[in-house]
Parts: sequence; C-alpha cells; structure tokens
Amino acid sequence: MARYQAGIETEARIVDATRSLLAQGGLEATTLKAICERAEVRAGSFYNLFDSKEAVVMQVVREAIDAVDPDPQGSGTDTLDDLVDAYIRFFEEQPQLARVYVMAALQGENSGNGTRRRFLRHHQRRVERFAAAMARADHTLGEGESEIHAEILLGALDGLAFRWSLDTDFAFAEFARRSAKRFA
Amino acid sequence: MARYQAGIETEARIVDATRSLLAQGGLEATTLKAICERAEVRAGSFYNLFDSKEAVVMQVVREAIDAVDPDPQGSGTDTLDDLVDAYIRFFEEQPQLARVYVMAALQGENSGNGTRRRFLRHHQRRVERFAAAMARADHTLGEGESEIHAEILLGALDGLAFRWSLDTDFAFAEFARRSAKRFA
DNA sequence: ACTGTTTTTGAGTATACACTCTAATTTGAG
DNA sequence: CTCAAATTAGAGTGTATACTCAAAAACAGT
Repeated sequence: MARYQAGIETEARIVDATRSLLAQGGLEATTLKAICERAEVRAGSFYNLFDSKEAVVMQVVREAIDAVDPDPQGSGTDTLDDLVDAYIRFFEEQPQLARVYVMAALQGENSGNGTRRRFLRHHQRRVERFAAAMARADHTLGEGESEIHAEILLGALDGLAFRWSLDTDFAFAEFARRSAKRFA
Repeated sequence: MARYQAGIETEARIVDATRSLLAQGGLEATTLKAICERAEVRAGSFYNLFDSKEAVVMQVVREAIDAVDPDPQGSGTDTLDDLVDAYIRFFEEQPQLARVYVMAALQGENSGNGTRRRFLRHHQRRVERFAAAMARADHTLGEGESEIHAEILLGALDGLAFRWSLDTDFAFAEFARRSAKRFA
C-alpha cells in the first residue's frame, strides 16, 4: 500500500500536463498521447495511477474551481459580490477549463456516468451559497424567495459566461455584475 | 445540373434520418453509419449529396430553430412574450437538438470552422429582435439600454435552458418567464 | 543483500470514425 | 431509343482514439 516517492511525483507531472493542455487547447488537445508526452510517461504508467482519462480531467477542473472559492471553509462570511467575483474570475482566468466543464456536463447527459450528477450537486451547493448570501444581505427575503433569485442569477451568469466563451470581446464581467444588481 | 427525382427523395430521407437520430440520441448517436442505415443509403450516396456529416447536422438544427420562429418574415410585430415563448418551445420540444446546438458552438471554438461565427450571428439577430420588442413595449427605453437588457435576458434564458438540459425536472419555463418579467 | 511491492515500459489491441473511389446502374430530356 | 448526366453501391482507406498486459526495473524496509 505504501506509495513510493516516484509514483507521487509522476502523478503530479500527469496532473500538471493535463492542466496545461486543457488550458492551452481545451479537451480536443488533451489526448492521452499528449498528456503522456508532456508528462514524459508511458501509457501504462498513466493507467497505473488513474482509472481513465476522464478521471484526471475532472480532477483538474475540480481543483480549478476550488482555487477561486472565496470561502473554502464554508464559514458563511462571503457576500454576494464575493461569490459573483469568484465566478467571474474562474471564467476569465480559465476560459478553456470553463468550456471543458460545460462540455463535460453536456456530454455526460447521455452516457450513464456521473458527470451530470456531479455538475448538478456543485450547482446546487452554489445556489445555496448565493441564496444564503442574499438572505444575509436582505433579511426581509424568505428562504424560498432567495433560492429562486439565486437560481435566476446563476442562470444569467452561466448564460453570459457561455456567451463570452464564444466571443471574448464580450464584456462578460460588466454584464455579470449588472445582472447581479438587477436580480439581487 | 437538373436534379433527378430519386436524388431529391434520397436527400429528404437523409435529412429525416439525421433529425430523428439527433432528437433521439444526440450527436453521439448520430454517426454516419447510423444515418446511412436509417436512410437506407450507402455512404457514397450520402457524400454525393452532402459535403460532410456536419453539413446535414447543421441543416437540421437550423430548420428546427426556424420552425419555432414566431415571426419568420421579420415584420416586427412579435412581442417580448412571443419571443420568450418561442425560445422556451425550442428547448422543451427539442432538448437534444438544443444540446447539439450548444455543443456545436462550443466545439467550433477551437477548430477553425465557422460554427462559432454562425452561432454568434444568430445570437446577435436574436438580441436585436428582443431589444426591438422591448423598445416597442417601453418607449422611454434608449436604444443602447434595450440592447443591454436584451443581452442580459438572453443570457439568463441560455443559462436556465442549460440548467434544464441537465435536469429536466427543473421548471425551466417558469423561471424563464419570471426572468422576462423583470424586463417588462 | 534479500524480498515483496510499487512503478515503468512500450508494443499491442480493439474499435470507431468520417470519408473516398471506381465502377455499375438509373434517370429522363430530346 | 439514345446518351450524357445524375445517382448509387459498397468495399476500402486512413487515422485517431482510449486502453491493456506481461515483463522488466526501481524502490525501500529489514
């Protein structure tokens, strides 16, 4: 069971290679061959450490999302602006990863794997945090009410982000903040 | 140049086969083999009539979008509600096609083909029609102002539709209309 | 040094895909 | 009926993919 140092380092190299490939050329560029070449590893080693290509891709995406979380401990002190900013930052700093995230969710729709479920869980958590932040800012808001508002605002953010991923000239951040003001 | 009847009928069969495959199993199920089998045609015949698989897929998607257009002539009599309803109808009646549409736009991002451009042109037309309908309903609205509102509303609709395509229990239509009310 | 475990190798498998090509057949206008 | 053009067949090409496997090598605790 005890892992060797070599294996741990190899794993890190594979994750790094995957991250840079995704950031650079999206899912299309992130083939197993490309990952192995960049990590200087043969296919067999890859499969000694990961169950599938999808596994490492999803790990990278998850890490990137966590990296911009304004309140990783979930202590409940983040404001709506914090959350919106974190959302904007993820898309602006990692446009390709955001695309991969969306594609993975969309592709998972038909294939039976749990990508779609994971995506929805993550979305649900996000809705709850948005709703909580809204409720903290406005005590007159009912619980159901704030969840609905959160759902609509997140919908708008997702849509605008998608719009921006197709045309990076689109003033995503500005529209996103404007939506937040309007739906909050 | 003069086309034969046989060719015209074959073309229709191929388009029908593609449409039903897309509606049934999305892009994944819509392979050339599947199209040819369902249309009872050999690959050579397919390529005698279409340049590529993508060509027929895009044709089907375009037709589906046009089919729900509340004002195909563009006579400028559609209201915001009409437009929102058309949007909702497209996603509710053709969820798989909507997914294909989004996937195609996302995939086209890196590959040099014009899918992304087409998508953006279509989006732009939609923004203009939404903005015009908003302006007709509220004459105090400036032109720039109504375009911004249209962009945000469409963003929200896109995001909610995406949300719904992952979880068809989501009350997409209700949320969509609720978003639209904020602009009316 | 011994030894059981982890790691690495790299050729190989299986498969799926869009697309091509040539020859044969069918069509329909004159 | 003729014949050029349109259509069709269908085997075949080329390529890319994720992934497997058995054996060799490296590792680290004793």
